[in-house]
Amino acid sequence: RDRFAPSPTGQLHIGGARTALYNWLLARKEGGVMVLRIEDTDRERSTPENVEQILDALRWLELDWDEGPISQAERAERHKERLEQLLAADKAYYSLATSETVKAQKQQSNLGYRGESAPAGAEGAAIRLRVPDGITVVHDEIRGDVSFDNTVQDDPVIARADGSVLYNFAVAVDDGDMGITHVIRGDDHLSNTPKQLLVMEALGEAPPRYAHLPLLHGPDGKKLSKRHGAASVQELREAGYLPAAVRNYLALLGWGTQDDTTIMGTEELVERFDIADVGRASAIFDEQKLRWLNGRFMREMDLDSYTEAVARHLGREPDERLRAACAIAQEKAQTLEEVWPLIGFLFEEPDTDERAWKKVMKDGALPLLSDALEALRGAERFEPAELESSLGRVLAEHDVKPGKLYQPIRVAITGTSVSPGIFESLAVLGKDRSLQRIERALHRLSAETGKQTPP
RNA sequence: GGCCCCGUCGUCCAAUGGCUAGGACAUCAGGUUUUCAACCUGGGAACGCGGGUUCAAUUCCCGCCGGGGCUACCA
Repeated sequence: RDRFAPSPTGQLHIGGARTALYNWLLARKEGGVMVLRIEDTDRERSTPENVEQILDALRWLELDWDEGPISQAERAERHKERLEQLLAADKAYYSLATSETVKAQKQQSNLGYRGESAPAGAEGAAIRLRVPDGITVVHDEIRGDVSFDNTVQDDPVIARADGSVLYNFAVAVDDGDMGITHVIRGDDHLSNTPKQLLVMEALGEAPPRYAHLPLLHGPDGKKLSKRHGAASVQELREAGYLPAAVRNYLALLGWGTQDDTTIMGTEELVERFDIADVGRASAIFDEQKLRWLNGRFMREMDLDSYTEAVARHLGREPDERLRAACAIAQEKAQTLEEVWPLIGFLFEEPDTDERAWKKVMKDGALPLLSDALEALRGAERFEPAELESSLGRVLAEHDVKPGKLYQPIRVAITGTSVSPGIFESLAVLGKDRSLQRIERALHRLSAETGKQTPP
């Protein structure tokens, strides 16, 4: 039902994703279906692989569209037909003018180029549309009416000398034939719109409704690109963001509710979104806010979905062990990418972060750790509550702050000073492996402090 | 150069012809805490500039400045 044209680079630009989302939300709201137009399909930068990548990114975002790609070749007959129609009605003409001629003429008058008609089929003749005098008004759902003076508009080339048609002609014909009702796209197409409108007018076709979205910029105010960090949906996926969070964030980038609601599920977005409420100013993509939003979505997931999402991101099986690990890490991570550093120690022997070791394993750590080992050895049930009371007693005996005891244990079993809760970590790691790692740390510690190896 | 679009805290989004311009992210201070997060409390922070209309303008009009887009026999 709607239509958008992503840049065919293989990566789905975040701006393109937002355009797609707005199209999709509108289609969902009005019971229609989104139609994607991916231009330039038979050129180098838009190989079948690149197109597939874009579709894949859209699938990840959980947006759906009307199936069935139609190639330019399949449309060629129809385009030719419409071209003939315009030629016959003298609304278009063969033109020998080159871009130099056009430029030269414009230098003098500053008005739109109007060419001379060449004989049909003349060598090297392109086809131009005759632009009538008057004003072409784009009724934009977001910007209101935007007027363009036809007299400064060149007669646009609508077909090359070899007979192939140009974008502004092709979309006008296709939109009409496909019954496209809404065209939602980037601002950069606003000045193309009068050309398309002129073609439709000449064809006697009723125009769709238009909405032009402001462009997205990077933190420096320049057009969003790779050097600003993540600039594509694929990069967002790799960085461990959730589709629902990305949808929520993207929806808010250019649009907001009157009551300042920030967190919204997809159904709520569909219900509340209105294309007419979209802002007119360009927005800057801010990954920090996305991170925050993503964290909120991560924490609100139920454990099964969470485990599944983590498993998919890690390429592991969502087994019991991973589930247990997720249970203790869910509160901590903002993105899926951050989960593994928190739970990796449960699956493999951790490398010791030397800075953390140095910071934590200093004077006094040895006797504490050694007593902790004994306490843990004596623990009947290796569960958080019991571990807390056993270690609590060690704490009381030594009369030190909790951190003095827990940080060395943490470094001993996880290799780092940042981890899920210490009791939960010990419990999930299990008694054998916990004791083993603490023993190993004690050996190293005593060797370093030059004291005796504890029993 | 020509045509077009845009201009509210650092960022995103609201509101309003008139009381202290609101929320979120970020930031700062404090609290909580076994680390890191999370969480709680509080603070600072914006209507680009100049005219005009009006009793009153951030809001309406004009100019300027600033940012962006288009200006192909590309899409």
